[in-house]
Order: sequence, then C-alpha cells, then structure tokens
Amino acid sequence: MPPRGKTRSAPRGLATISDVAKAAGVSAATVSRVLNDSSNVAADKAKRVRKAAERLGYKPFGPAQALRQQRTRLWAVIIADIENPFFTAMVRGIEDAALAEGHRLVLCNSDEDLDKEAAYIDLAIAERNAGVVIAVASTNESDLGPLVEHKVPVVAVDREPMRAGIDSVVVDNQLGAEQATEHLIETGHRRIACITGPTRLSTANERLAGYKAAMARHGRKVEPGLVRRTNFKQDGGHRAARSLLKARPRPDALFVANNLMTLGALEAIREAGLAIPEQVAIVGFDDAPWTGLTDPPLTVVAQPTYEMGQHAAQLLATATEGMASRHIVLPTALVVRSSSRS
Amino acid sequence: MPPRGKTRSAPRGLATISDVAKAAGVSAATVSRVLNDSSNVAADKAKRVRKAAERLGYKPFGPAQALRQQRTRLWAVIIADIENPFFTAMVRGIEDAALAEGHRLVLCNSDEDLDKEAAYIDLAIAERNAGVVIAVASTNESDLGPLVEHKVPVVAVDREPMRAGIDSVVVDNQLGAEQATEHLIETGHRRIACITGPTRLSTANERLAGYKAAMARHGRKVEPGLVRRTNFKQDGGHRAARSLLKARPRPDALFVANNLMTLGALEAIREAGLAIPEQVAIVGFDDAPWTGLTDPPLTVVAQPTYEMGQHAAQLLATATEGMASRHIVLPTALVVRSSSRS
DNA sequence: GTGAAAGCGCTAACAC
DNA sequence: GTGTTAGCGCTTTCAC
Repeated sequence: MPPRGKTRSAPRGLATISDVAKAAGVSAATVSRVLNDSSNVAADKAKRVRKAAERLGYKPFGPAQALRQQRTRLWAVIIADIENPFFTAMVRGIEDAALAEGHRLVLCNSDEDLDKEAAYIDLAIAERNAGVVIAVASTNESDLGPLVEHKVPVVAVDREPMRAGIDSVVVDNQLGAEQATEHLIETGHRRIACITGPTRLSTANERLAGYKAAMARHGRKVEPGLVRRTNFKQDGGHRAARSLLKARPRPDALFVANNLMTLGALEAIREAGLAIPEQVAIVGFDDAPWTGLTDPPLTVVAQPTYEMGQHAAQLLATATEGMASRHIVLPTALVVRSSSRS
Repeated sequence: MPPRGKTRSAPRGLATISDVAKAAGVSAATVSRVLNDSSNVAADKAKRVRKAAERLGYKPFGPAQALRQQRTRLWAVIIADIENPFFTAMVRGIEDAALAEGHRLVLCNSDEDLDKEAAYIDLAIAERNAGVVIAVASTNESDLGPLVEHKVPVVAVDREPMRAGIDSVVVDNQLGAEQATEHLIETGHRRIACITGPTRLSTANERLAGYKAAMARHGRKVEPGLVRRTNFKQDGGHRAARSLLKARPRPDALFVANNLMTLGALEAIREAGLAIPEQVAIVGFDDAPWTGLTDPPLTVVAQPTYEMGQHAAQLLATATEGMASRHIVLPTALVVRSSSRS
C-alpha cells in the first residue's frame, strides 16, 4: 500500500505538487516550471500557481527532488573537532552563506579520525550531497578521491589537502607564525620553544616552518629539544608545555600553534608556578572569546574564521565542472596582549 | 531524458538496488528484504545478496528511501547559538548518539530569532526529518505546534518550552542557581547582584528564581536594582556588569547566569579596576574549557552538557506515537574556584 | 519464500 | 506555452 491514499486535497499530510496543480487548474509540470522559473509560463497562470502554492503552504519535497535530479540541496560539512571554537565560528560563516544560497548543512564531526572521515565522505556520496566542505583529518592521508570521482564539489578549509585540484580556503599560516615568533624575538626572548601539531596536518607544519623561518632570519639556531609535536587539543598542549618547562636551561617563551593547546600550555605554566611573561612568555594561534580574559591576556595570531567559512561557501556555490581550482589565502593578524611582554 | 541511461552495471554512478539484484540473481524486492531483514529470505539467497551488495559497494540511496517511506534518517538540531560552547558540547553528545542509531544531523542555528527558528521548523517538516532536537528561542513564543501536528518527534533541550507533552532534557537550573547564590552568601558577601537572561527563556527565569530563593532563605532582601536582565551573550554581560558596578553602594558579588555573559562581566570588572574576589566576587553558570584559566579562575555551576545531548538523542530514538511525554532533569554541580573566595 | 507491479513527488523530454 | 508521459531508487503490497 502506498504511504498515503489516492491523491486528495485533504490537508492531513503536506500539499504536493499535484495538489497545487489541481487548485490552480494546471498540470503538475506547469507548477514545477513556475516555481523553478525554468521556462516561460503565461503570466496569469503563473500568478494562479503562486497563489495556490502559497495558500496550500506548498514546499517542494526535498527527497523527491533529489531522487529526480540525483542531487540534494544539502552540503556536508566535515570538520575535525566540533568542540573547537575555531571550527564552530567557521561553521557559522558557512551556515549563514549556505542559507542565503538555499542550502542546508549536514554536520559531520570526524574527530580527527581517518575512518570516521572516510565514512562521512562515503555518506556524502551515497546521499548525493550537493557539496562538501572539509577540514581534512590528514593532509597526506585523507582521501578525497571518491568525492572527485563522483563529481561532488569539494572545498577544503583550514587544512590544505595533498590532492591537487581541490578548491581551498586557508590562512597564511607560515607568515602568521613567523610574525608571532619574530614578536617574541623582538621582545627580548632568548630560548623560544614551539609547540605544534602532528605532521599529518599542513597547519601544524606551516606554523612550525614559520617559527623556523623567523628564527633563521634572526640568526637563531633551532634547538630540536625546543620543538614539540602533539595533538591539537588542550591535553596535548598541557603535556608538551609541562615537559618543555622541565628543560634546563628553561625556555623563556612558548609559541603554541593552536588555540586549545594554548589553554593547556597556560595550565602547565600555572602549575609550574612561573610568572607570565616575566619567566615564560606565550603566544598562541587563533583568537577566541576568552583570550582577552585569561591570566594574563593572551597575545595571539588571530584568524578570520567566520570569513573562511563564508569564502568556502561561496566557492562551493560557484563550483563548476572542469573549472580550474581556486585557492584563497586569507591574512592573519598578530594581536599583542600581555602574555608576551610586560 | 532520465538522469542516467537505462539500468546498466557500468560503475559510473553508484550501484542501485537493481544492480545488486541482477548480480545476485534475485529480484530487487528480495534485496530490499535482505538488507532490511524485514521478512524471511532463504539463507543461501541472503548470503548471495549480501556478498553482491558488498562487492558493488551498494549503499541505499537516502532520498529514494525517504520518498517511499515519507521520512528521512535525518535529525534536525535547532540550537540558538552555535558559537556558544555550551550548545556545541551538547551537539557533540547528540551526534555521537545519532551516529550509533544510524541518524545524521542537520544543523540549524536559530540565532535566538523566532522567525529563523520557525523557518527551520517548517523545513524540518517539509523535508520529513525523522526528528527534531530543539533549544527553543523562546519558552513562551516558540511554536512547536507544526511539528506536533505533523507527527515529527521533538525533544526540547536546555530550555523548557511552554507547550505541554513535549519530551525534554534540562538541568535543575533553580537548584544550581540557589547553590551558587548560597555559596556567595556563605563566603560573606553582603550585596549580591544577579545578571540573568531575557524573560522569554526558562533558563533565565529559573536561575533568577534560584537566586531569589537562596536570598530569601537567608533572610536577604532582593533589591530590584541588583537584578539585571540582558541577552545571553558576552556583550550583554559586559553592559550589565558595567552598569551594576557603578551603583553605590557597589555590589560585592555577581551571580551571572550564563557562560558567555560571565566573560563579559569579567571584562567589565577588569575595566573597573576591581580586585576579584576581594572587591567583587563572581560566580558563573556553565563550565567551559577556559573557566579554570581566567584571571582569576572562575567558580561556576557546571552542567552535564554532553550528557544532555546524549539523553536527547536517546529520547528521540525511542519516541513512540501516543506515548506519555518524558522529562529528564539532570543535576548541576558547583565548582568552586578562586573568583568567589580568596 | 519470492517476484511482479505499483507508486511515493518531482522534473525534463517530447509532443502539439 | 502547456499537458502528457516516463522514470529517478526504493519498499511493500499482492499473488502464487
């Protein structure tokens, strides 16, 4: 038995296109044409259709459209950590822009896990999502191949994927890190350590590269012992900073390449009973609502997170088959507060 | 022309159910029966079907299922502020549980706006979403009627909607606020102010009620001038605290009923150059990654946010037509740090 | 136990 | 310009 009985105008369920057609005295095809203005329809009929649709509260049924057209109006947003305010602000930028384009977001939290990410990518394909915005779990290992093969438009954000030909929106991580490090050098710090993320993330590598570049430019040697790699989470930053602060001679400044890590590093410094910035200075990456209110307020490399999301949505909305890939690199800005200088 | 040519096994697009049927030498109906184990199928045939499906990488096409069954596997999550870590942690709880149940989340940010919320509710209905988790924009004005009428299962979280018969997951806001206020009283504060949210939010009202209850129980008069209502955002907390701190005699303690507001209040206290907790103590509502690292570390009423999300998902997954509504009230916990006592 | 057939709501090709 | 028709992929009767 079909889900509902024979077509009828009784308003139990939602109005369908043929309800509207009947009410307007035209065919379903004409209703479709009017509502998608895909072809010329006589003005009076068009008006009747619109009025009927309005009156019946007609909304086209997404799944039916999707079945017919083999694509939905849903964008999958695959991010690595939904609890990181950085991604959250970005998602908000995507959402605002998506809404304007008539798209909705399916939220996918890959949790920095390649398997979970792959599963979400498969789902996006199986469900014929109209596009995917992804902050890859790994620059080298994340496999965007299936998306490309199935012609699902993809935009990479924050983290640059290995694969060529993918639209992307990132910030100039290296320059941002360079400025942060340079700032620490110029404020008179001698032993500057760097805490960054795993090698599989382009952001972690570029920020480390920026740190090294600044050190080199100022004739400083990069001591391997002063560079730590860990996860991009609070606990990682905490562990790395704790271990760094045990080194003798102790580092007198920390450049921490991620917002949550910075929180962890702050904890570690506090636990060690060290004064900031007198004994240890600290500069973080990415601004957040709380950076001005920590003890002391944090100097950070701010990123235009919301705008990254907007740009990503824009790229997705304008993606066209066969078009050359587009890459947007947004600038960062050093926000100096008191964690780096007295 | 149909979207794809005649059915063929060529693997350009995704495998369909009839591809699997052909490969297994059975009918599409049988494939469906096997994959949904909806009816008995001979063991050998079942095995052939499963093997074929596996080999072809077959994934049922969501929209087609949705069209047939008049419902999707998507849950709409309508929250008021995606940039608030409180909601974010909750969403994560929902997501983890949803994944386990085979559901995906469509993220909707109502932005505390009734129109945006209504639009998202309409969309959830039009798209036949399988369920809705909602933190209403207004206890009194948010209209869940359409969802109920169209039999879309709904679970309210965080904020209790007016409408009866809706499953909900909330915390004991009043008790939490009472304990926070009592703590301020017991640590010797005399003029305790309260900054809470707009009257349209049950959480704002209940937390205010808790404040008043504690004051009353200890024989304190509630001075209207020491109660402020504003939005649940950082700027609201900032403005309210700034104005409160100008009062003479000045309040010597602030109970702030929301996490972002607390950040704003902290700013205001800092700008006024007052020592915390000596000149002004402060207790916030809701814990967050940064609460232990502000200057000074914040005493807060912690909420089980992730668990709220999980419970909401559980309720949604087990919602049954005609069932009595279920209400889960989770406890809060006072986390005492140094912003309330030296 | 299993296949054939119908139809969910929609759009695009085709006729006129 | 507009109606008729077919069919997207799937599930669920119905008939055997």
